[in-house]
Amino acid sequence: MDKGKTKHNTEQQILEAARTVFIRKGLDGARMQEIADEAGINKALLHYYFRSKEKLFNHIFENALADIFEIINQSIHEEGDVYVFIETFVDHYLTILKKNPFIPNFIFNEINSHPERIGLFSRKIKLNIPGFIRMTEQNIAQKKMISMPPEHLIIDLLGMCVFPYVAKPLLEDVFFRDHPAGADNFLYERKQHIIYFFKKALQPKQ
Amino acid sequence: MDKGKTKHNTEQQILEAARTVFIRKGLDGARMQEIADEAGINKALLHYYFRSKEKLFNHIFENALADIFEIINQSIHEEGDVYVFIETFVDHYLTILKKNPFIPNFIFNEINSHPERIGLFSRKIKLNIPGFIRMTEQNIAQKKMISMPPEHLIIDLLGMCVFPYVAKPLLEDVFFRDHPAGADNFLYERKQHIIYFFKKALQPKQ
DNA sequence: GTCTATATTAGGATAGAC
DNA sequence: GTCTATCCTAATATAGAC
Repeated sequence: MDKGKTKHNTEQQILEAARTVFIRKGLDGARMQEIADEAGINKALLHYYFRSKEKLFNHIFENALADIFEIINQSIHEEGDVYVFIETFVDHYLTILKKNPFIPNFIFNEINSHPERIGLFSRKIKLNIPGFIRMTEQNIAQKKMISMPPEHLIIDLLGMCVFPYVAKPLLEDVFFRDHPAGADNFLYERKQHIIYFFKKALQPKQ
Repeated sequence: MDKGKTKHNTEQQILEAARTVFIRKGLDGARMQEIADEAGINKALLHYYFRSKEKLFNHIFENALADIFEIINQSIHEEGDVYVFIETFVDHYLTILKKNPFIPNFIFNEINSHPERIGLFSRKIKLNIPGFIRMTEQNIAQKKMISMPPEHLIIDLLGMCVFPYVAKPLLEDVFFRDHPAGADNFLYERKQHIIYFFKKALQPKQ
């Protein structure tokens, strides 16, 4: 086994384990021992690769945020139909949320408890908001949708998609205590609901 | 100074300090020392009144959840117009969110990292979901609104109101970096936006 | 690069004086 | 009821053998 490959593998294992643990427990709740166990290695190795808990955490946080921003940016085409945008956005976003249901809560929690962290990353990772605004304003100008501030629209979309995942344990208790399959069914239906809901809300009055 | 009054005052001070600190930092991030400082008393007194960090935390968490549920329940009248419901609900909910912007994130984070805690409280504090469902179904039957599962509607409402607060530090950075007043202005406009948005989405086709 | 063993500090909790 | 001083464990971090 050559050095480079071994290093790469272990580093990768550590990052995956750290991701799992940090996302579930947050920076404060996570334990280096738990990450080591999850990675199947020794605690000391974590420090060998990443010096400190906080440095390791920063890797995970930055990547999590970059992944989300990337997905959102992929849906944005500056020229195009807003309803097409909404369909692809909701589809893509709900798909990664289904695969990573705890990421939003992880991100929101960390930016609320350590807001100073944001500035650090916002230089490297950017949401393509100008593109989204241009697209929205074009559609408004073409009378394809009613007039509204683009900022509200993107927040509406994000909130409608992400909220059920952030509040999931509460929803499961409140709505689906007696029929546990209900929650998954609900999330499955939700994609069509959201798309329909926005079309209805945005269509110009006839 | 009589015993009872002193006890009551200190206990109250502790609870307020604990609320402030726990809501910002969460269970794992909060420090007993910080709570003591905030309350202007000694660390040992915290244990005298509440035995352990977790017991103190449970008081705070339970009350925070109860307050939110209470506000939501107050808006629900089983007989009534869905549009009136939406207006009062959005109005009340956004008002307490403005006063307590960190509570939603606090609640969501704790229920995600300790889902077992929910069962404990859901016996004492209940959302009046059956009432909401009856109200919605009546309005649908009377053709006042389009047909949809009531569960989606309440999630839509909660998400649209609460999401900007949960994501606030991120929004401020992404949208309002150069004009900091923009975020407050945005949240102020948002009430009318949400009400308009739901009316438009729910109105029966003519 | 990886491990075992250990140092160090932080933080929740208690003892005991007042 | 409130304080100071202290205990004790858990958790990050490092030293050093292999």
